[in-house]
Amino acid sequence: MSGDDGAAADRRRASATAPVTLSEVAARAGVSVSAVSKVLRGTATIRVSPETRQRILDAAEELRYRPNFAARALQAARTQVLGLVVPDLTNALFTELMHGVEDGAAAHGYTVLLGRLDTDRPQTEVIARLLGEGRVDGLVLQATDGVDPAALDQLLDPRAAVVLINSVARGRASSVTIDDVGGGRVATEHLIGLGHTRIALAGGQTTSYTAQRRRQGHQEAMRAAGLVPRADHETALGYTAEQGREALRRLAQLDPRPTAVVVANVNAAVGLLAEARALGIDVPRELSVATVLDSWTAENTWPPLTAVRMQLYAMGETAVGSVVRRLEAGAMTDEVILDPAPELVVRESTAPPSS
Amino acid sequence: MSGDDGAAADRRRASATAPVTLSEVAARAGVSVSAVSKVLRGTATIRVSPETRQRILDAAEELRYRPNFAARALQAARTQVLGLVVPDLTNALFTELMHGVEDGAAAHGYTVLLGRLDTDRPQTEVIARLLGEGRVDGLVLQATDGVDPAALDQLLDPRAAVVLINSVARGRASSVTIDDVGGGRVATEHLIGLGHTRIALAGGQTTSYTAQRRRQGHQEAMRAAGLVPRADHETALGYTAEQGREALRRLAQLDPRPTAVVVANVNAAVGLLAEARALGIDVPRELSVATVLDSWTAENTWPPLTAVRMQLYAMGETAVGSVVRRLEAGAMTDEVILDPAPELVVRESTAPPSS
DNA sequence: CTGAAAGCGCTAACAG
DNA sequence: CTGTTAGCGCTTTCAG
Repeated sequence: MSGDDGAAADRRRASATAPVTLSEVAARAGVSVSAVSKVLRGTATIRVSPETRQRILDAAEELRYRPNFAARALQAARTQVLGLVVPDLTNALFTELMHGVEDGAAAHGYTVLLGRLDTDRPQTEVIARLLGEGRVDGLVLQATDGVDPAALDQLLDPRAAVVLINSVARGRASSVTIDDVGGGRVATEHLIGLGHTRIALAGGQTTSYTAQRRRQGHQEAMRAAGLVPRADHETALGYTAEQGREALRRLAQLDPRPTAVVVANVNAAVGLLAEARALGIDVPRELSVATVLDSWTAENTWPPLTAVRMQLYAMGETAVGSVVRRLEAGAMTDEVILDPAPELVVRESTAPPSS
Repeated sequence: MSGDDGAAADRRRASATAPVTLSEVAARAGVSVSAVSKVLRGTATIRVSPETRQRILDAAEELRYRPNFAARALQAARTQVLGLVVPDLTNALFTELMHGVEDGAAAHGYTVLLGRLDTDRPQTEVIARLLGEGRVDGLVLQATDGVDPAALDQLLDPRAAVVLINSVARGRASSVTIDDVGGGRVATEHLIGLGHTRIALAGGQTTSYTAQRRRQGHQEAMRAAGLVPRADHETALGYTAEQGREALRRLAQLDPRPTAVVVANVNAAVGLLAEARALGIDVPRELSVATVLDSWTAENTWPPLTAVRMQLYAMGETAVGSVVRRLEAGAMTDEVILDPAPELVVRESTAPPSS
């Protein structure tokens, strides 16, 4: 089958790792490079005899041929790589999104490059680099809360395949968002259903699109029940545990105190709950706590947190689908993930008001 | 300065986004491509007159030239990309490591590609692809707990720039580990110092290298204090919250019960604490809990968890340094991050035994 | 001081 | 059915 030459080459290969090229495979199979290229990537017009075909396949196999990424990318002007750019890599919630992006990308034949978002350098730089240098074909981008929308607009080349997560820029980029309004509504309705009327909101910063929409959902639910959202029942401190603690400290000073609170983020809710403990406020007897977003941490607080499960994973997956569609069909879309809907997970941090 | 031609081209550019190439810049500056290439990348031998130099710089600037990634990679046989391959993207602790890797990579002029670790496909496949296709120059790899070391050995081409996180393969790849032994020791010593003698260990799975070493540290501390580690005081269930809960359920059946427990992972500790609550075990009065690894969640449990802060971020950063050194100097090393040392953070989940 | 030309590994016409 | 050829955009000798 194979002469001494081939066997010798094999032995050499085994110890060294010089990359095997197409032409080496061609030489071994005794055909031209183009023949190998065609066979190996299964070009539509497979006009090759079964024998040569097999010879090529064998040669590639024996040589452990791997197509060179850079060469392909250069020729195709495509890398099959998607960039994922987010402001905070360390957020546990982000990992769920990232997971969705990862899976989605893999399903579409892409890999994911992490985009670093320097706090000092403008976001625009990252995008321009990644896309401009052709390192990635498209981008899944979570714009920083409070980024200047005009600046974003400017930089978003409408021809680039960019999908925004948790924000929209109609006509400039695609977007995918989860049902934040629904999330805020569901949490609030649960509390209303329990009989609460003095329901506070520990919200995110006002510049955050998700915070705005969760607040909107909260207020809609209140009004629908004939309740009036009161400004002094609302904080807009942010999504971290410490900010959740601070929110409770403020809310606790009210008189009369709210009997329930909707927290716009589970991390903040975990902090708020810990602070309740520290302040000697009994949850849920004196205060019911419901949070938007779920996570394993919510199951392991005391009491376990009633939470609204949001589709972060799906958002990541959908976002990838969106970029890919953009890449392949040029379509620019704004999607909201409504199905599956935000799902209430009742645990033990909520109960009817005691008074 | 520039004729109509240039201005017209500019306008065209502004609306379209056809990638600008070196030769376009050359044309605009009225020089050759090689001249542009040299000037733009600051080749050592800058033999170019100041005027042409400036002309080139201006042209590149005006055209918003960006070097094409694929072309460079092909030519240099280098991508300036590092792969990060871990078993579980969704683990909050992993994000700290990832952050370190990200920062380290950026500092060395690399970007990070996320490696997907299919549960079904062998780890070897990922590595072979990433490295074999030249998608990345090197790899930071956290081998799955319980991966067959022999298999790993086999696949790790000693010429490849791979650094192992949390495991070692002497002579086959570089490695970086944190001081797990120290972590287990510090947590245990704290408990001993408080006066405990019946100290249990809620450990990780025995196949896990980190679990083995944290256990080792625990036992060393016990013996050093004249205490005998008892097999029935040890569980080896794993690092998740649920596994932590299960560990406590088992430990709680002992008679006499341990008065303290070292948990090998903070996620498990959070679960264990929640379970203590559920079982009506008072922490720290009836049971002191100290955990290896710290995280924001540990501050927000009730009571807040005494924890040993480990250098995950540093491990990520160091790992990148290690690959880069491998790439540039061929050095293969095994490093243990001992400085800064594991640091005990005393909170409220530990106290002297009450009896 | 500057330019022409070869080639990195691959794909896609276009000939034979 | 198969081989030859011309680039993709960049870097790098090597001549001028």
